[in-house]
Amino acid sequence: MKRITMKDIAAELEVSVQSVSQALNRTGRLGSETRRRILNAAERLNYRPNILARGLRNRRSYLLGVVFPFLNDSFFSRILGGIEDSSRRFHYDILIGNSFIDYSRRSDLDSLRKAEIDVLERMTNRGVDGIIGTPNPRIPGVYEKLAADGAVFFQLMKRIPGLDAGFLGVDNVEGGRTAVNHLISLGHERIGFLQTEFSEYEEIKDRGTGYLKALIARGIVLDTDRFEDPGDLSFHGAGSSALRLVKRNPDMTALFAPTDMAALGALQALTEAGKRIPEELSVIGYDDLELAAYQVIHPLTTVAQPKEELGRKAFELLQEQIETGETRNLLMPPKLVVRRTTAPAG
Amino acid sequence: MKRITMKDIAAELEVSVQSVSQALNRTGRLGSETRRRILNAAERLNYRPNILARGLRNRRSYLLGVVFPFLNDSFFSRILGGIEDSSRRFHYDILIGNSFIDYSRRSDLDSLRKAEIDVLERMTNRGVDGIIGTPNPRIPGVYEKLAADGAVFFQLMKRIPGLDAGFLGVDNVEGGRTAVNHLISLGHERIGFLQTEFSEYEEIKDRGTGYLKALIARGIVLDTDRFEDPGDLSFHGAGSSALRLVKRNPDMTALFAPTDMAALGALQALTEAGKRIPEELSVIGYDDLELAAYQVIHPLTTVAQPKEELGRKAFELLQEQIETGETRNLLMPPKLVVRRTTAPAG
DNA sequence: CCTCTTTGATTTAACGTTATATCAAAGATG
DNA sequence: CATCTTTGATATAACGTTAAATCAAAGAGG
Repeated sequence: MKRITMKDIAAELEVSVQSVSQALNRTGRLGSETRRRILNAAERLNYRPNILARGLRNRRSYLLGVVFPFLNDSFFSRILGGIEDSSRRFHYDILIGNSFIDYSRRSDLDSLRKAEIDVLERMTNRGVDGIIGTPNPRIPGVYEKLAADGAVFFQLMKRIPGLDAGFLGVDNVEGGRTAVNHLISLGHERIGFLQTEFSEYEEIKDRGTGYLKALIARGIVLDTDRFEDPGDLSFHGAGSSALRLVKRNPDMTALFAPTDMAALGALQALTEAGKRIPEELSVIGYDDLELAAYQVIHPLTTVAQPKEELGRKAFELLQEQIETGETRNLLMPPKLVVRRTTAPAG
Repeated sequence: MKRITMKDIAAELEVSVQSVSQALNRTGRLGSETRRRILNAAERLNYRPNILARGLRNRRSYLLGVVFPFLNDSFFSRILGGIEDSSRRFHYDILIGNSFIDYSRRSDLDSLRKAEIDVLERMTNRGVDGIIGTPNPRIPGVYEKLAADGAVFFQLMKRIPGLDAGFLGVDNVEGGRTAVNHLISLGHERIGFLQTEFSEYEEIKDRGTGYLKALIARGIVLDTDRFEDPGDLSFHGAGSSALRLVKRNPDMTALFAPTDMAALGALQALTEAGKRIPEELSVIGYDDLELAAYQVIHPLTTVAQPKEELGRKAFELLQEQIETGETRNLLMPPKLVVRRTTAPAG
């Protein structure tokens, strides 16, 4: 069954195609009677505009690209939900792609770069008005050429140093500080931190900085080197780290794990080692994954990043950037979620 | 910076636009020397095809629509990842949308229908070649008109009765049977089931059917009415249900919760009520959410649905449908994942 | 009654591609 | 050498839409 075009409506009513266009878009000057007839016919024939054709003519696609390292990730998918939520209201559609960023430093950068460029090219070839993405800082020189392809780029969560593009992220230093301040306010002073061993995890480093700043601000004197353990922050890696820390610092009363996954790993390992939580040791995580809320024995105290909100905001900012050409950087405040893994120090 | 078009290349080399098209697409007959020059120039000038224009001309967009109830859901986002994975290989791009299906029967059907129609129309207006979606069976008459809009529709996970469209789902009866057979093979006979109170959760009903069939097949005589508790299957609802069941059936040794969320709720409530798991009561869930694997105290035994695989397969089937016009229905087998909440009956 | 403006509509051209038809020149055939 | 075929390229038209220009008729102003 063939789709109805403006031409069909025009033929039906014996008017020009242009009149149909004007009636439908309320542009130009058209007699109200003619307009009415055209709108009626459009309704009756079930006319649908061809956005491809419109985009071709107008050089404005009302299409948005969204590029994330992974799509099958609860964190990014919630952000995506937020973006969709906003963009729909403004009649933007979303083209998605994932860039397979692999932070585990395993895979060779060249193929990653190729994958990333490929996603972006496919999007610009479709004439997207703009792209929201989480770039891989280890692969420079990819996003620089986007502007040349006619698309506006907006960075979400991660940022390429020196790239002239908007950015939206979460203040990780502030987040680290928030977590540790919570522990301090419960009376803890000897607080451990699960550090990352990989330098490219800037977020983790920042949370560590927040940890240090919180301690200093409260005048707590601590051999922080002794209270940090650089590991890989995977579920199992964090478990080992936590055990090492406890062994090395028997007087430690609280632990800040900079990701929920690490926190869960630590909880697992510590519980199995006989530690009672939170009575003997308080643990705080970071991210507020769904995981955290439903932990049966230990609903996890954590710091939340406003995922949907991030998505919505990112869209707003991108839109603004499309409209005005001005780029803005913004940091949103993280939020503490107190659950059941933290308690006053005995 | 303006994008380079075929026209620009043609002007640069003083050949016709058509020759450029032929060189780039290897169609027609073009001298190898001319072709070489054109390809060179295209490379040098950084030419990128305009897919909008190509789609307009060819009436084939190589665009796919994906419509899920929610995007910010780990389950659907993993499926989406699978679809993206496949489609990329075939140079399809993906347009996403969410239909806000609210199974909680709260929101009025009319606005839901409007939202769902809106998503679909936006996609067909973009000329998508096909749409993969999880339709809302409570809103009939929405997808029927898709064909009239020139798009092929493929149903994933849920299906509209009587709709002439392909379908891919998971065999929930088989899944229920698998779960209960696992319990039976551990020696359990008095097995409880958390039933849903809402008739539109067909998946849950089916898992319940599998539960009954497994019992019958093994010749187990049980007052199943007494061992079922219809609740709302939310985390807290499932907790209450589980407690009621245990109270009503003190001799119950195992429980089948037809969703992981329900299983976690049950675990929480039961543990707090002093039940030792799995020593006193085995619990099995369904879905294999990330949640399940990392449950600190109780890594959850569960039945897994192959999410990425579902996405990939759905794409294959849709593509086939686009090519041949034939629709196919398929059920994929679920898979048992044994973790630590099930043990031999004492 | 003649010009000037306004109103309502149409014509033209263009967005970037590509299928089809056409055309000129070179090569093959008898 | 006249005709036929092949090769290499171009011209035309179309996909569906819309901005800009044009045009005809009606109404206003002197």
